[in-house]
Amino acid sequence: MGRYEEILDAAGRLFSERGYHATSVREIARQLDLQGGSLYAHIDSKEEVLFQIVERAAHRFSEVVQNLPEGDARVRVCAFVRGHLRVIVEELPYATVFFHEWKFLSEPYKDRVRRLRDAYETALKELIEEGVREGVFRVEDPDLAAKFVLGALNWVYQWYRPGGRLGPEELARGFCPLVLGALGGGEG
Amino acid sequence: MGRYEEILDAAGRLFSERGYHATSVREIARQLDLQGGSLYAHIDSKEEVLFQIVERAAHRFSEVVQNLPEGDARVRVCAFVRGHLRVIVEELPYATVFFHEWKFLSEPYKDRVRRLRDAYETALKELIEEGVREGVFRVEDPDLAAKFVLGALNWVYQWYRPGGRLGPEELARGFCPLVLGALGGGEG
Amino acid sequence: MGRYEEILDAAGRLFSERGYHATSVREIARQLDLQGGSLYAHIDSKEEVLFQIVERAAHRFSEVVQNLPEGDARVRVCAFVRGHLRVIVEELPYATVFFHEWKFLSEPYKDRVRRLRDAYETALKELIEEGVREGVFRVEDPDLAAKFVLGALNWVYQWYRPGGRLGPEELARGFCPLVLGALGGGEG
Amino acid sequence: MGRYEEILDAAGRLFSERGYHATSVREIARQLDLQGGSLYAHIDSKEEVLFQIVERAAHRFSEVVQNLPEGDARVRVCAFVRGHLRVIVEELPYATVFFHEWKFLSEPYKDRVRRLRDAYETALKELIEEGVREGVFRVEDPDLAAKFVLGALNWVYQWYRPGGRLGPEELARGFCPLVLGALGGGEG
DNA sequence: AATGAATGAGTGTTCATTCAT
DNA sequence: CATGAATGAACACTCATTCAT
Repeated sequence: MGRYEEILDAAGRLFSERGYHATSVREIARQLDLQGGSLYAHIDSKEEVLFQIVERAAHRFSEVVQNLPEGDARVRVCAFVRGHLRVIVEELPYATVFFHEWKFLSEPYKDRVRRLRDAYETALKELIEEGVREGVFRVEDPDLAAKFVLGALNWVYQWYRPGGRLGPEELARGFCPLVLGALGGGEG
Repeated sequence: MGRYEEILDAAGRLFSERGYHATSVREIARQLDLQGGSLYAHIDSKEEVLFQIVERAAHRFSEVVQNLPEGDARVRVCAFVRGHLRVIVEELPYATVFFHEWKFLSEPYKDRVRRLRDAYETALKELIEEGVREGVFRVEDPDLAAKFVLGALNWVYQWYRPGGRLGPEELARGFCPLVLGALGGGEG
Repeated sequence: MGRYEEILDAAGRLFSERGYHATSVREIARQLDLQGGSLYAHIDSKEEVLFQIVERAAHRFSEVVQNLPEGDARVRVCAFVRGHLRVIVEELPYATVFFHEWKFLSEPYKDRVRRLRDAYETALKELIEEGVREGVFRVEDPDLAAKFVLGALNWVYQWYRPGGRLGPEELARGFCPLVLGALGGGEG
Repeated sequence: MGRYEEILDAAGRLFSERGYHATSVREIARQLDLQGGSLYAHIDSKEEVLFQIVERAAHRFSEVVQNLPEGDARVRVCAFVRGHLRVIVEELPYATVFFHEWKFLSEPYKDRVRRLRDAYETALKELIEEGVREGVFRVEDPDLAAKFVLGALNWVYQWYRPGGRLGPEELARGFCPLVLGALGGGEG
């Protein structure tokens, strides 16, 4: 792992624990046994670090939606749930920063992130609409349903801690039927 | 509305938009046409303001769970959903701060908030367990289901804006079947 | 005791314990169960309070030198020692402020205090010179001797606490021979 | 002289002239042509600066008592007087701060200083007791006598200014007989 | 007399960032 | 690459003082 990635990782951990504004550049540096100013040989600004973390998390999430298997909508939604949760669990700090701190990006960046998020939500909504067309889901408002499901999944970063009661696999196995049930595709 | 409530409201709006650490005391004061230091005739510290906001939001949420109607678990869960969403929608800034910024409270306060949150989640879990015992819900892991539902509901603060496509009533009407479906009590 | 004297007393106690600059007007007010601003119905400024305290202490000291008994220089010096120590002991807070905080007065006041101190020291020096002329003291540099004696006496405020090992009377009885010895008039 | 010592010196001068609380960090910085915040690259807090000054003064004084010559108690007391006065005169700002401002240290530090002062006073008291045992001093209350002598010496910081009527050597020559006289060891 | 709210300047301290070495 | 010193703006908070009530 290069120096740059080390910086992103240290910053990701700190941003996720204390928030972007409550984390000083010096603290990030100290994690790498550097002086505060020394980071600037590697980065241009604190905001760049935030943006890179958010971007990388966004990229991991977008892979989920790009690699869904063929199959009926129930299979595809479950794969989405599993993939989405895997990103959250495997990249807990990055995902936390992605959900919490993207607002602090300034405008050229913030809008870019907003569009990525919207596209992701839209992909889920379309997945749900497919299921409705296929007759396996019964959903009145697919947009609302997509927000509902994403909320349920995203909230996981609030309480999931590695080494807890549920491993990542059990988590996905537990969530899949809940999601399918919500979409009216529970059994049939 | 007394001066103190005005302060909490202005602070709540700013904290919810920019976050606690990115909001300066001077900015809160400016909203009330005051000098920065003048706030301290009314408050003891910035943290006190955060705590009061969080506490009041917590209180609003706890009322929801205390005023559930009699009836079968489906009715009660739907009332919970409706009540919970109403607090989020009516107190959007306070609720946002409650979800996002409580972590920045220092220890005597933070723990108190944590316990309120846990109690609230437990109440929902027990509601779900009731439904399972009554035979109206089919849920494998009530704890996980409670976290799932709460996540789906709480996430609303991320996208809900007054004057948007859905009013608070439609929001609740849309969410209720999604929640019941997730809990396996969709149509029985 | 009028309100004004209550204020001086409370301020004297606080100034002597924490120093002038470390004592806020609000703290003085709180001792009298008042709000900070309410003091200004009685005083013009914080500095006025300091000046009054210093002035009153100076007045008490100047009485000592004005009321010396007739007699030989040894008797008069001992009366000076006794009187000076009595002021320190009886007015410990005022005396402490007089020694410590007069420097913080601004110029019209500060110079006035300086002159009072100088006059007081000069009086002691002349007392010593009398004794030399009378042949009861043997002192090379009466000015230095006066400073020596005053220092020894004044320092008492640093360690004297009411209720300690020595009462005010024993203190004077202990100091008198030390002073006379220093002036070469110990036993004759 | 390193930057840190420059800071202590500038602070020592200002603290001694205006007092600790009336000296702002910005003023100390200005003496070194720095911005206020820049000091914090060198120090942790304003209080640390005060503590270092007090500690260094205390160290200089303690050397006096450790380096007394052999000889009878009169010789030793005079060496003490000479050494003590030399520290005051040579380190006038530090000594002034040591006498005046140590009270503003907060508790872990303050107690440490208190103990150093007490130990120093005890050393002088024991010196006086030696002299009594040797028969060269006649003193009723050695503890009081030690306080008397220390007060007389310490007070020098109140009026001594370099370039005044008396140089440091004459000062010591003038004080020695006064001290010996006070202790009843004047001539014999 | 006293209050309570307000001011405007100031406090010690932290911050992201720069730069000569 | 990294340091250590520096900047200048900002921070939360305190202060002596004012003033309408």
